Amino acid sequence: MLRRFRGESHQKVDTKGRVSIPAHYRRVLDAGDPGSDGMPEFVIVYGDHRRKYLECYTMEAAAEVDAKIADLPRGSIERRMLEKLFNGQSLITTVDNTGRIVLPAKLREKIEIEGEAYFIATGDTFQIWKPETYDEIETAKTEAWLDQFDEDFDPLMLLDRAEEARS
Amino acid sequence: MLRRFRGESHQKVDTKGRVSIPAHYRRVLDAGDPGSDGMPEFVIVYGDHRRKYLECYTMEAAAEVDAKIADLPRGSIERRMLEKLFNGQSLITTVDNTGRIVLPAKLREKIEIEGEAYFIATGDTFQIWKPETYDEIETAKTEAWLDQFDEDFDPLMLLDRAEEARS
DNA sequence: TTGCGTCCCATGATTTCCCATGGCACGAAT
DNA sequence: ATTCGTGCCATGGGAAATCATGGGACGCAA
Repeated sequence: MLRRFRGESHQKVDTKGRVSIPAHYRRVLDAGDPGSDGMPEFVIVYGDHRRKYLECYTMEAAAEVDAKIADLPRGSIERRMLEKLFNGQSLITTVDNTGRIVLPAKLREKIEIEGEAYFIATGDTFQIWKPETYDEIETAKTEAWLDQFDEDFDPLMLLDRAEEARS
Repeated sequence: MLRRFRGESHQKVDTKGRVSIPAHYRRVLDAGDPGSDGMPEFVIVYGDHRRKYLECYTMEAAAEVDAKIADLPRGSIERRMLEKLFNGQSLITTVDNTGRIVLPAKLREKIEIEGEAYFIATGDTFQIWKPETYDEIETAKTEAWLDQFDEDFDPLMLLDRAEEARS
């Protein structure tokens, strides 16, 4: 059974770009890169210039996406675009034995991080944001979305609704 | 499981045509040419006159393509064309012990490179472009493609969509 | 000779690795 | 409950290794 990322947290980013990966995520990364013996690798997708956060995949999750991309017709626009995005605009990194990774300067600039990073789990991936950006963009978006429902609406209701539609 | 190229980068091309292969790609090239002891060979396909970039294959990946070509009926037009393109319009090169290759003058002229080269991974191969060409051709294409979607559309969404359609 | 290609060496800038510290949590002992 | 130990965790600093890149010497070919 697949382990999932959970929780959110703030971590310091030092002048070398080093960031501690929340211990809890590390277990999931470990499980998603068998045989890495405590220093798992994982994939960071940073995407095009519009994307203001980093999306992190376990090796397993990345391989799964790669396989799906490889299923698309060779030469199709979709495949080319996805390869560019997922293979080109991404990088592989390793969690060192103190539990940290290095965010290259290029990535820090891209998402405008300095000093602190915000981690949030999103199921089988997790994201890294500049704390301020997350507050401005994502929180607003979530609230706007929730506002379309009743005061006491429970989003989990959507689960059953989607299930019904499928059957 | 096959290691895949990831990431993009800009490298200097000196007057002799020497270019550093990004360190990370070198590891994949190494893995794709067992027993080369740190100076792996790989295949550069430059293709016909219209192609404005170089496509690079590990020895393994090239062998795989060769095998597929060899499966085509001998003498068929498809096979002849593919042989010409993939075997003829390509060359083999070696990464030297400082991590560089030499792009022959002919290739530099073909893709109009001078001074700087842009490398981008595309899964089991990587490409070399003149930076300006890449910006003009590929970036424009990407933006046009992305524009058909919502502001916050995630292209990876297409993967699941394609999968559903298939089943 | 005038290039172009190959090999060897040099160097500054990153990037990685190794070791050290202080904090917080939890359980055991007082 | 208060104190003390043990262990993981987040974070810092400096040493060491790797990387990208430049220059010179030598040989071959037109």
